[in-house]
Amino acid sequence: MASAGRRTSVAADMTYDFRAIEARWQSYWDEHETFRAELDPDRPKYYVLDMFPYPSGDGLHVGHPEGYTATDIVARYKRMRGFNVLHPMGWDAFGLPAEQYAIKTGTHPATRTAECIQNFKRQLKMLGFSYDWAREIDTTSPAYVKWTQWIFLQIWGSWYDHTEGRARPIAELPIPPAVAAMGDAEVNRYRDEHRLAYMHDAPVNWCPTLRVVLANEEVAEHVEQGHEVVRRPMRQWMLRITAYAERLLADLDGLEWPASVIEMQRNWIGRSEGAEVEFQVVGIKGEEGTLTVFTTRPDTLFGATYMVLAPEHPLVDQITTDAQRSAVKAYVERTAHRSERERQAEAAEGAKTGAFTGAFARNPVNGREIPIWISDYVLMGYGTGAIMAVPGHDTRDHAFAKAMGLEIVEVVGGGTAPIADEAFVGEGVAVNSGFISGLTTAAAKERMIDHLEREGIGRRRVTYKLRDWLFSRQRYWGEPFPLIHRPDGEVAPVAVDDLPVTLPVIEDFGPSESGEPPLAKAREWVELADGSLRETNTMPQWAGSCWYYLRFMDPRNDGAAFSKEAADYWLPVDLYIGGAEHAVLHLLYARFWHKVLFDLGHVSTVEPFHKLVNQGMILGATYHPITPRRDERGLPVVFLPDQIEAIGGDRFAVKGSGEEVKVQWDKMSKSRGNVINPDDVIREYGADTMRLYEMFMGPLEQSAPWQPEGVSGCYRFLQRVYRLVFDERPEGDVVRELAEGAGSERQRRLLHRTIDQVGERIDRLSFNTAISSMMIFVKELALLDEPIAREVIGAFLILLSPFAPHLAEELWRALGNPKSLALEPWPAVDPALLIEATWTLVVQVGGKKRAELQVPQGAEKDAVIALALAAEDVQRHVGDKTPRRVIYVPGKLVNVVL
RNA sequence: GCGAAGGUGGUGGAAUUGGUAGACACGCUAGACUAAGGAUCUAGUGGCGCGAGCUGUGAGGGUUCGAGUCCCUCCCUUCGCACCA
Repeated sequence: MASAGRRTSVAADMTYDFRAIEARWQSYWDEHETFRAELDPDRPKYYVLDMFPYPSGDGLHVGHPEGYTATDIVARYKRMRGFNVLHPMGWDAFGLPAEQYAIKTGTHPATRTAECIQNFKRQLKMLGFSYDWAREIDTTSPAYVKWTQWIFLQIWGSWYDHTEGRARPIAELPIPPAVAAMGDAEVNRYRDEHRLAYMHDAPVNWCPTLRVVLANEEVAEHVEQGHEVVRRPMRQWMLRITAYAERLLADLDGLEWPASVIEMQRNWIGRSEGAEVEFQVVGIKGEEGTLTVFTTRPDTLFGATYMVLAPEHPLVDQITTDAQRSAVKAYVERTAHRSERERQAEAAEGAKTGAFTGAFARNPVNGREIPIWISDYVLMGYGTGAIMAVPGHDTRDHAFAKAMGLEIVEVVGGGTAPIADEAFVGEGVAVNSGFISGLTTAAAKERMIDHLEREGIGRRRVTYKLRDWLFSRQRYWGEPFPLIHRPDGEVAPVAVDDLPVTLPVIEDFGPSESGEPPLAKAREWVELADGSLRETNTMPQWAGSCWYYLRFMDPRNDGAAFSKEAADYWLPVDLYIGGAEHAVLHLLYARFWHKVLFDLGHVSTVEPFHKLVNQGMILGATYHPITPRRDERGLPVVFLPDQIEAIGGDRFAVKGSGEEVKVQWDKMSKSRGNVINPDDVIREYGADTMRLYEMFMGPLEQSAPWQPEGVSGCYRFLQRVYRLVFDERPEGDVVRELAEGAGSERQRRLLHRTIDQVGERIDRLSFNTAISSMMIFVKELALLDEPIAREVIGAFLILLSPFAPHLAEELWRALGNPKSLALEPWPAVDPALLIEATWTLVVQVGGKKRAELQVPQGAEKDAVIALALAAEDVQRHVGDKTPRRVIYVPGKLVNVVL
């Protein structure tokens, strides 16, 4: 008991028995399958989805339920609005923690995962979310893995037809006659090279600590955690996401997503427009000596005074002169051995290193011979791995030219500083540039590209930062690839009827140092009777989350991943809520898979998630001495909330010593010790209070601190609601006498205003202000001091029920309703009741508010102005002066300008 | 450096389109009920001023009868990207 011995809680003297009430309604919903969703073409659908959790060993923290409560409110609201709501939950259960746990303890990851799922599910159930639990899925279950593998085979079985702009079955790939003539093996090879899933032998990001290959997207996160990541050549499975770069970018336009996420995806895809230009290496004739570069500034071609190749560029070896060979070799090796971290640190400083190859190339527009260098500031993975360097108009080239003493030429006029001191990267007018001199940057680009294309030495080109997705992992706890390597080297798919390929039972889950996956050790599993070998890599954790929203539509289908009928009905996801940490990876990968499935005719929307919202973080408190100090072990002194008491305002002191400390709000994390456990909150206040508080804290998208006093405020509100219906007596609570019928006009006006506001605010996901409306309702209802009408309180309970469903159900039943209110219709607003008999007129004199008057509805402009001018508070400021002007805003104000 | 979001009382936050700044809640103050209150209820609560009033939404300027909201300049915070040619 976390709170033993403490009596800080308002709920200590529990006035309504939330424990019994919440347990009762949770089992009622279970037994009656209240939230069961069935496909029904006659009703409008609404698909509201949470980012499903990884069931970690730590269980839920209060951050999880924030998004889940928001979606639950929307789900419950939409049901009452007549929508057929799909609101599912499941488990993204493959992943490193269970595997690390297995390596440490020997417990099979499946066992551990099952335990964690059970705990998560228990916690979610306690919060009363209206999930259709019959649709629960677990990405690690064979029934799910089967279809993850099936989708992989769809991708593997496709190629991208750039002419038609879509993926097509590999069987439809045109085979060039020259390839066909070379026989079946060559045809197969040709096909394999064009598949959307292909094997690639290239340097990959290898993490020696974890013994795993990482996707480019994952490197930063691991480096941040202090893991070393090195480049190392390995044969890996790649997914051809780059084929979709343009569509992934263009289709962002139709989405209702946060600007920041759209922007991050745009940056990640990184489209740039420019041109390819061919340079000829002096002394090497023909294609062999052609260096192609990509530039976004073809207008600066006359200013290209040298070239730079990435150290890994294939031509480096060929063009290096004997005199420079040792220097070049040394630099190439140095680059290969440096970690990503060292390289990035150097980049941040702007320091430039490199080596001269001894070779020269000819600038195709002015014929000048320019030196060819190598440097790691040119990346093999972007563009062509080679650049033309224009030090006058590129900061990096400028720094390199300065460091190496290379020539700097001005070819764009308009800079302020001398070109020798600073590169001018802005737009201007071309100078010293032959046939484009005098043209503005935009025009010069066009003219240059025309020229290059006419001469056949370059072309217009669009490049993307996005790289293909490294899809294989040397891990045990993931989906095995459903592929077989034949003795002749051919790769074959596992037949659909033989899916899923399940994981073998093994003892040692650890990957080897060499990077060989743990599955390779299961010889009996790997080796097939005909001498074929199974693929031993597994898929990354993203695989399961790439399509779980599709499986939810038809989760028990044995014959397909999902039916076409279900997909046509439920897609797209109307509202998707989750953390901002998935802004790029998960959302980009899922969109990619969705588009492949679209191309192959399995889904009929181009995008999976229509509206996306990122919930903010809930921050936890730690307390620090006013002047920081360290304890005897050298660690900073930190106090946790239960060691602290408030001493007025926002000041805090340590209990016992009385030392004043300051509060600090951070993302909750186990290591900081500032985590709030939902179990404790629910035990003390109940799930309804917890849900209400999390929504009342502030806008959903915004981060906010967890303040225990705020929780009790919400609890007090629910108590007041309880007392609207129940009279608390020592011998037991009894239902109050309620007025029959629709209620007094005052009550109905109050109610309808509240109905109007709450509905509109839920639509806007402005839950904190919706709750505020309900608080005002309860307060004003009490002030009316008249018996409350049954219909009024009943309608209010419906408004309350998305937020505090247990209490709403309980009170609904107490009013004599036999059935759950979950499927009651949302009350209709009577517009007539929203119009008051009078409205409040604000009178300003010279823009300052001077009076407030009640004006009858429908009063004429002149009458209102006369009334305003006659008011005493107005007269005092106007006096005998004649107003120069009177502004009249109907229904709002009168402003008298003197 | 580039990009995005944001800066409103002691605190979390309200204020759809320019029209009462600070709703609602916490905290605080006073009172009621009480054996008691850390329960409950009532009232008050941006700052300055006895008051009429003045002042106030990161800073400065502008547009307007009127600006938290629009425009310009700047400062700060958070997040993302960062040798991408």
